[in-house]
Amino acid sequence: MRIVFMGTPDIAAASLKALIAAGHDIVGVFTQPDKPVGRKQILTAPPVKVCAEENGIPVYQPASVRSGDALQTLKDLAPEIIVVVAYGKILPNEILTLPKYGCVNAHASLLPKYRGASPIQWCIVCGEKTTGVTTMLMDEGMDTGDMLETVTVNIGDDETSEQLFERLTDEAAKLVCSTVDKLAKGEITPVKQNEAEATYAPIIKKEMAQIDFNKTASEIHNLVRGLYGWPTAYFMLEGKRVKVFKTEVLTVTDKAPSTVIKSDNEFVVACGDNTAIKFIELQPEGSKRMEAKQWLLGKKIEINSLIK
RNA sequence: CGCGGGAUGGAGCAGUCCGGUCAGCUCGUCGGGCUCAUAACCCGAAGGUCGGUGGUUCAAAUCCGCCUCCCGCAA
Repeated sequence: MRIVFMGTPDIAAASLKALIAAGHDIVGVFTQPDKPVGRKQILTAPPVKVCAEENGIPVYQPASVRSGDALQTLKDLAPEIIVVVAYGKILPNEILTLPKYGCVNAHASLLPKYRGASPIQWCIVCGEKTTGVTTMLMDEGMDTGDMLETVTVNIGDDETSEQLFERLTDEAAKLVCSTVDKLAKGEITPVKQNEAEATYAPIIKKEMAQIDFNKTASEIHNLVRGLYGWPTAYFMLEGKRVKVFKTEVLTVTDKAPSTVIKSDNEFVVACGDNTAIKFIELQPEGSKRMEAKQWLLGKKIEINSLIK
């Protein structure tokens, strides 16, 4: 199959690799422009670009796909199908209708739930037990196209978004290949999404990362897991940010939310609804990531003091 | 030159502003004791040229210069 691939992060690169391995003719790759990354602000190529270059595939990084240049480039490439995975841009109708088989998109959720930019993180933040990957025939809406294939995966109680990302990355790669093959053979009947069941997973903002101890321990646990990697949940102590990597939900307490219940060899804080949370792995600002137990050896915190 | 924190026995920290028993704390490790037993408790021990390198000084973890590495913010 003559394919144009559009995508940007790791999850997309894996699908691109899978398509290449499956023997498809990837005639061009569209990805976001290089961006400055890290403390040194080094201009870095997105994973999809790296993968494409390694395989000698032409890479296009237009600031906008709505420009005449981008559209003309696409026409010249004459793809039979365009595969889109986490590209980060909305495609206009002229592009959607260009390929014979249309534009296929893989989305990391069980549509119509969690449409939008950050489905993986939101699934965990919301405490979902299952999620998955859905392929669809794109239309002009945000993840509103008719569904093609779905794969479901269970979410572990302590699974982090980073771990789930890895698993869904693999699932997406497999599903994309499957969908492309079946589509070519005419073996799939697109199914409309049930609009009444649609929910949205807006882009993650770092403002959400501060822990609110009025929430229940489970909600905080989910926030920690869901924002693992970036932006990472945190609380403030003495004006310093303390990132949280691992927590455990404990049984009830009668202390008011934010109250430090234990701070000797374990760090436990009361949460909303009479629950409590144990912090297991932390990273104080300016320091390395460590076990809460280690942190407490050098950091004395008063029992019954309040955490902001 | 974006802003900022840090480098002290195996771990996490204090001490650095106001140079001179300051090499300390909480753990860990090893030996011994207590105990039915223990990750609990008691006694004892080993282990650090205080990131590196020049300099100031009678004397520097502590003051000054340069270097290396780690991290938070920002993007």
